[in-house]
Amino acid sequence: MIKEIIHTHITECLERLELSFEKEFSVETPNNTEHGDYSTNCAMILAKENKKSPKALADILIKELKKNKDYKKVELAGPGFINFYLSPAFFQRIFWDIRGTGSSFSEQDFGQGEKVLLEFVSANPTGPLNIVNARAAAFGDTLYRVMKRVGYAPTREFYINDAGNQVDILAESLELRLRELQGDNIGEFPYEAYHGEYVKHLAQKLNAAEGVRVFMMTEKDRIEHLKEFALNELLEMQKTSLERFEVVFEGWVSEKTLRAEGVVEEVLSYLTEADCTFEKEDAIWFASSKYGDDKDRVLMKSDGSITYFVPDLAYHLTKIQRGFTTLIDVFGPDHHGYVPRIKAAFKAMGYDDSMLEIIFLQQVNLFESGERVKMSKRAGKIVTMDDLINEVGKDAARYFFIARKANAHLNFDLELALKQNNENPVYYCQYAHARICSIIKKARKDKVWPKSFKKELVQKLNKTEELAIIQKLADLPELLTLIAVHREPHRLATYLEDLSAMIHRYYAKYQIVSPKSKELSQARLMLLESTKTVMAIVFDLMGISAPEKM
RNA sequence: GCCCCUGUAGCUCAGGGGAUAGAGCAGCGGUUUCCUAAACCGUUGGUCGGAAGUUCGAUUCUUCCCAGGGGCGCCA
Repeated sequence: MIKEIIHTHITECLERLELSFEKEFSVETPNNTEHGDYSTNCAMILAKENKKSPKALADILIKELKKNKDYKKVELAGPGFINFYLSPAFFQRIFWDIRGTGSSFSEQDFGQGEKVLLEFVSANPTGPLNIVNARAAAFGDTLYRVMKRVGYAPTREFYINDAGNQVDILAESLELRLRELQGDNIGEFPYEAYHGEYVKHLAQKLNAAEGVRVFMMTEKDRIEHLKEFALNELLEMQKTSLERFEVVFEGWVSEKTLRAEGVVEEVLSYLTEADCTFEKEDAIWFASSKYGDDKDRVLMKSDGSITYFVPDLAYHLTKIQRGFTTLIDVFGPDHHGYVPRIKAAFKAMGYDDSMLEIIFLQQVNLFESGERVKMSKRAGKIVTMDDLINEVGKDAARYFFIARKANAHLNFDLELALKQNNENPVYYCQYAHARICSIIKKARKDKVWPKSFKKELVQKLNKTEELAIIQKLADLPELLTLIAVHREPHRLATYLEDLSAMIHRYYAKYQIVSPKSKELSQARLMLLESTKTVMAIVFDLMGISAPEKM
């Protein structure tokens, strides 16, 4: 918000001086404090179009800028930077504005209600959710929360692949385990089947409930029955895991339902109309290579069944039909080869493929005692999302997932996530919040806490640390729009760590609740109370609890 | 072979067309009659993987190369 204010002011000055400003210039916070609170490159950027040297332009501009008393100092530096030093009064005024908005601070209309569909996790309902699913859940949910706060109209959806080949294999796996329980010799468990322990648990549950009755059905009925049972159970299991992770979806879209609604035929006919399908070797193909894919893709296999691609494409079409104008898919690292084909289909059917945006999460490696935890899906040896939540807790898990850039591999140190000291950023940040709460409690006890804070108190906030905290608080709205635009929730973690460090340092250096000066104490309490509100906002965006006490 | 991601301090990672590249941890040395020491302060540590190019200016953008990870099914 401060950058905007300065930017607007510079533009006003340029107008008054009848200078040209076609090219875009920026207002930034310099990484060196000796370069002011804010700086702009506008004199360098606009020099050419005004036929002046950067320094000459800066000189003229600075003279005009200086008329504003919000600046303590405006100076020319380096090759033509203009550095701004803001007056305490300016920060104090900003702070009072922030206080006025309370817990709705940083809510904006930036997204202008654009309908955005966020699809994430979308795991196969053939087993428990894994670590990458957990990462996707944390990432997608936090992106959702941020986008919502800055004025988009986002929706979270989970696509359930409850039809197709993998589900058949699941049913077969369950049948084998069931027969095993009933004493049949099933021989060696097939390589392709699901080896996880959870299949045995499902078999036990079904055996207890229905026993041999399952095998009195016709084979066709039995397979359907086993599928339905397994899918329901596993989906419930996944939903429970997500609930524990505090991730909620507005929509659960079933592939089976989509197929029943006939959208598959619809998609096939669209593609046929677009004249980009052909028959080869008894299969029906999509000529995706005409639209940028590196090879053509099968739509209908030679056995008459369709590939995963078709209903998934149909699902994407329903997103468009429901009025979403931005479709964001969060994928695991193993799906990037899938993108050209779905984008090709968008183009073939006459849709703008740029509305579909795919974010790839890279893999997660777990480390314990410095050793990588080896997992094998085939052998059913995986660390599940539930294991992780049990082990390190929801807060730490979400934090570590969000803190890392999406497109970077994530080394998850289980021991670090468990540590309750300054090595662990989660506790570092939560402790800063708890600390503020405890100070406030003390102030109430000591009767220093006022019924309401008077505006004049802001003038007492003039220490470097206090102004820096105010500046940090003021950064939040802009940060959130950046996160929303660039889909980079990891920046929340950096922000939170910075703010927490400022609070810990401030606490160590100054006594907040001091009997010597009630007014000064109240001014500082007011600052901390607002910081607490901002921290709570950020914690909430990350889906992490903001403890009052630790 | 082709495609995607990554390469910044001993470790885990931020940052980003500009002015002296940051944090945490680890290492070393300190801080508690006082609101939680789950904290704070000081200090050591870098040819930003390599080479060219674009630019007034590149660690940031482009290309190539090297290294690590992942993906290349009529699986999903």
